[in-house]
Amino acid sequence: MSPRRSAAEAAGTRTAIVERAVEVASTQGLEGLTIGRLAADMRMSKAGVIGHFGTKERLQLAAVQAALDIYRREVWEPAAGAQPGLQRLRAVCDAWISYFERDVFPGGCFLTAASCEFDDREGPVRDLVASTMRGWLKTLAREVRTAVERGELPADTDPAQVAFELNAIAMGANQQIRLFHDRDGLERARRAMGRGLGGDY
Amino acid sequence: MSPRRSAAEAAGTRTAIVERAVEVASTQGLEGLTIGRLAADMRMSKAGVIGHFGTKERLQLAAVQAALDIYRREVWEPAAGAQPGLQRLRAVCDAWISYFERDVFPGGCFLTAASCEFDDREGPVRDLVASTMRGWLKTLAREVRTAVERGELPADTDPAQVAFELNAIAMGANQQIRLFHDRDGLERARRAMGRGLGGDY
DNA sequence: CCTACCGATCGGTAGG
DNA sequence: CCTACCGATCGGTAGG
Repeated sequence: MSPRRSAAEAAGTRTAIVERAVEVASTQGLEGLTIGRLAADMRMSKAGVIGHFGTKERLQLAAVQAALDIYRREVWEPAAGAQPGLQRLRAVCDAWISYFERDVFPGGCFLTAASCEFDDREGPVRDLVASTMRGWLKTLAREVRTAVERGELPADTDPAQVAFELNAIAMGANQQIRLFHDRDGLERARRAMGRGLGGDY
Repeated sequence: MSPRRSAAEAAGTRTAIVERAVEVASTQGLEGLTIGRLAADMRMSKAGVIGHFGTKERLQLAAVQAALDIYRREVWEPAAGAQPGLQRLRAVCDAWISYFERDVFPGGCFLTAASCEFDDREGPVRDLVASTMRGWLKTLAREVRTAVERGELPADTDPAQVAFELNAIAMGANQQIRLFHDRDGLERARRAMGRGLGGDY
């Protein structure tokens, strides 16, 4: 029925598979993601799906990478144009809240879910999730440092501490929304983030 | 080889199975928990294991209940004797940090993991996890309210907001420890909780 | 990209 | 509490 495709067509198919994989994994987890189910969703054979990746682990890695791209586009880029320091930090928080508000992933924050799922394992998936999360915390801390240097935050502010707190609040908001279906968690997160960024947020 | 046991022996076996199930689920997740693996760990047959519960779902529910008991014993009870209000709140936070410090569950906070795993599903397991989490947040909020009434926290303090923030910080600490193997997360959490409880913590 | 197949494991049951 | 078994599904491969 479906003959071999051109390289361009194959790349498009691969992209479509990864997109679906991200959606499924955000609700079912990266292990709950199965090749058989993905094949059914894509109306392909299992061999057709796995042929693009080789192993399930490489499919999982591709899904994490794709989720990271979405994260960058939805949370970082909307704030990238703001002035470095406190203004950009506030823009990031706004984009972050908005990202939760718009349910960018059908199953909530992909990275939080992947972190919880893989935090006790070993291997490349865990390593990628950890380094991605670490990179995000460093990005936040760098922005806090800039804000301190600019005199926008108190001189004794600990950038890594603020980054930790902002990220924890985001995880808390994700839980309120997903586990309790409580959208008020967004307003709670906004207030909590504001307290961490000088109170006049 | 192993004949039928007395009711007391059967209850002991069941307790031992649930204990092991909690350990496995804290690292592998409640779905990653399989009857076959549990049977091998217990040196029993699969039928012997599942006979105590009927279905995997009821085994999962038993594991969540058992985890809740551990939570109560490790985090709540050490603080229950403290004076209601800010003192008890601080005692709870100390016990909470200590619970992370001592790695009470081999795979980190059971409830955080269960929340991430089931927050997009439906059914009794999700409902039990959600109501347990809700109960914990209410317990925290009640204590904050008492502290406000006693004049130990500012009158305009929002108890539910403080409960949300304390819980979010705990999730952040859990991530630092499990995903990054960074024990400094405990000190970060201590400082962050202190800021939420009046700064002079 | 397909069909056809592999061994392993899943949750669960029958019957003792 | 066991043995023996069920159908379903898992990740993955061979060969085209």
